[in-house]
Amino acid sequence: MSGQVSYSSEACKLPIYQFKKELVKAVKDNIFLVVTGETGSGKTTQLPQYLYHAGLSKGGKIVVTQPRRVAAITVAQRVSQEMGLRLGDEVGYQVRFDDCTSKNTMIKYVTDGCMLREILADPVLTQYSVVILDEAHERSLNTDILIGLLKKTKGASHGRSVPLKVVVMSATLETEKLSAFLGHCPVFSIPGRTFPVTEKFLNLIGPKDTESSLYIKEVVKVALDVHTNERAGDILVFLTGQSEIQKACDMLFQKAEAIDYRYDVNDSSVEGLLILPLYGAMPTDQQKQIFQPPPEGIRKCVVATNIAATSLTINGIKYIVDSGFVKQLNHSPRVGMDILEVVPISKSEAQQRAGRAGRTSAGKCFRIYSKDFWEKCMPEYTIPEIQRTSLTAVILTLKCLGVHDVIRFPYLDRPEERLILTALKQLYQYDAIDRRGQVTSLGKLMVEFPLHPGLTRALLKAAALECEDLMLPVAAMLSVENIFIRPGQPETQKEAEQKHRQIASEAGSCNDFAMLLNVFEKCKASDSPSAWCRENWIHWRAVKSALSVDTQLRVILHRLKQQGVIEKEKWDSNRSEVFRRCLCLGYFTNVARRSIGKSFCTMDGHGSTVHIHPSSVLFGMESQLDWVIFHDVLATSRMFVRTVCPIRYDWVKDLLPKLHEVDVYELSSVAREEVTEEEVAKWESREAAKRQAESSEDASKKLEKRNDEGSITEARARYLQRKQERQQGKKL
DNA sequence: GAGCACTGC
Repeated sequence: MSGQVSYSSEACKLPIYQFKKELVKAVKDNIFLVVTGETGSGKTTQLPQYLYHAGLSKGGKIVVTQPRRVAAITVAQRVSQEMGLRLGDEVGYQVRFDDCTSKNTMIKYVTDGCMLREILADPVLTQYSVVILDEAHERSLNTDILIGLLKKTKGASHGRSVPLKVVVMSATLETEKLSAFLGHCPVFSIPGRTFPVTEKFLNLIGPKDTESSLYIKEVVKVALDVHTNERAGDILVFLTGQSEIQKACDMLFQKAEAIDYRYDVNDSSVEGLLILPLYGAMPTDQQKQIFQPPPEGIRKCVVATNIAATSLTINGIKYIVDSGFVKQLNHSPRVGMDILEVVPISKSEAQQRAGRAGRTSAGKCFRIYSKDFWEKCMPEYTIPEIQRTSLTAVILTLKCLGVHDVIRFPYLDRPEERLILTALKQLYQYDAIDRRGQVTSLGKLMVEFPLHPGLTRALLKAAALECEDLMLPVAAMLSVENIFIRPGQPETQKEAEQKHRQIASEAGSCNDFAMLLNVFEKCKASDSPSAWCRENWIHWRAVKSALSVDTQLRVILHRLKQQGVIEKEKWDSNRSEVFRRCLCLGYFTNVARRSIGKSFCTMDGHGSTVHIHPSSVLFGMESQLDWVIFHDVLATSRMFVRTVCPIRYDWVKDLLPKLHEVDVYELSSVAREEVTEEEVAKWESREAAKRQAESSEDASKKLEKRNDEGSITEARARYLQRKQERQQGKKL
């Protein structure tokens, strides 16, 4: 069969082509195989074709996973085109909201998240013969879990006629480790086809210079230096976020002016230099401009976040200016929360950034930091996601896949036990697992939803109480990117704030969750949702994806309802109160109580001090509040909680003891299946004692009246009035 | 009275 297949001349020129026979043989001979090759080797597009033509798809499809949706889609497009086939026929892709496959599909590109969902539905992966995990070096949470799961099944699951073949593809980094992990399987290396990149340390930043204003200044200087001194070729500058990028772009204009460049507002260019910001939250039409080649004789300078490191490839980049920093979400065990912070990048990440200059020709990478900074501040590798994020959802997935002992699961890099225990504790608190660590019937329902387990918990309760129409949009809005536009200009900023306040005041009740619901509903009901968003300073793209998520959640919920697994309940209170009480079930781990002044104290055992973020509709009303729940935390000048809702102590009173009744030691034995009846009895008596202590506490009584709905609305009205008066006072 | 990197189901 393979003899008759012809490949295009372009495909034959790819470095991988000369290894075709050996690669096919290696896959045939082994259950596990590691394939390494730099960008441009052709491994992602060619290997699946080789296997297909060699008849390996006879026993089932060949599936290739990608960490990103765009990658899955564009690669599938390219491969179907190369093979002269219609996309969705023999070659297809599947990502969330978009399944472009058919019965004929033999080569399927999917996101790693989709693959995990498929394993959940069919753990033996009956319809596949080969699974290829691509971009394994990126160490995405889902890919890491997939590697562990596939190692565990070892290809030889029952219910399969032939064992499943597993190929793990990675850049040259850490392939020994991958091979060792997969039972010292063979490693197949394919040379890449990239160009050399000269790397220079400019010594402008030392180990102590972590002020953002410092490194912004330096990258700007370097970018202008490159522009004046280096030959033609575009520049890519790496910074950490939107505001830094805006500052740097402004400075580029100003500096350019100072050294006698022409500054043209209309085309955002100084003489010969086109300055383009690039970050994820930017409108898509503005992003498109980035990919167009600059006009003749003009040099492009893209100032970007890490989005340009993997997600987007810009052609023509010859120079990199690397700040050495990145914004990263890290879990802080000390406060028990996730914190978004600016940290030095790893050495491997720096190499990745440099590599962006060598895609089309030889390039140069200018690192503003010193060799000292490199040695002292930058770790060898980026800590994989699995070791620094909440594992709650992942652990539930594993448990549902029958991986009971989640501590001894074969992790490529084992997360700290503490992180796993925190996840178990949360799942226990959500009633997703029982004391023995077994998945409950509720947990089995929860795993169906593509949401954080806490939010799912709230949603399922809302469904039982028949007020899911309130919770579904909120869950959807909370699981998409930022909804509210915050313009840089002070004038427009005020206007945006005004619009947002207006929407908040029209919401049924005064909290940030209700405001999200109101945005969703107002937007959906308007004649032109996109125009409505523009007028109200709302990201239409985000609301649009929330609409899709809402639909997806409705479909899942509908299915579960038809199965009759959601038991109806009735609470004796109004809809708004039912809604907030449902939220409590999902967020009682995020409860805070007001302490001194405007500060709040978290009740999760860490007792951290937090403040309400100024973007919250409850900001400025702290004195009227006592107990609140919140969606997330932002650690900047202070620890801020965002998306906040006032609650009554009554609603969480019975839930709070659950936060303390399981200690780490106990859960670790739960996790290890070593729990005895005796231990269970011990917990129960201790729990009873704690409950008693809790109920004797009388602090709650006087608080309840204050947090009632009407009083908050009134208080808010008073606050806004005072504020308006103050502003008018200033003007006079 | 602050200002949110990037993915994914």
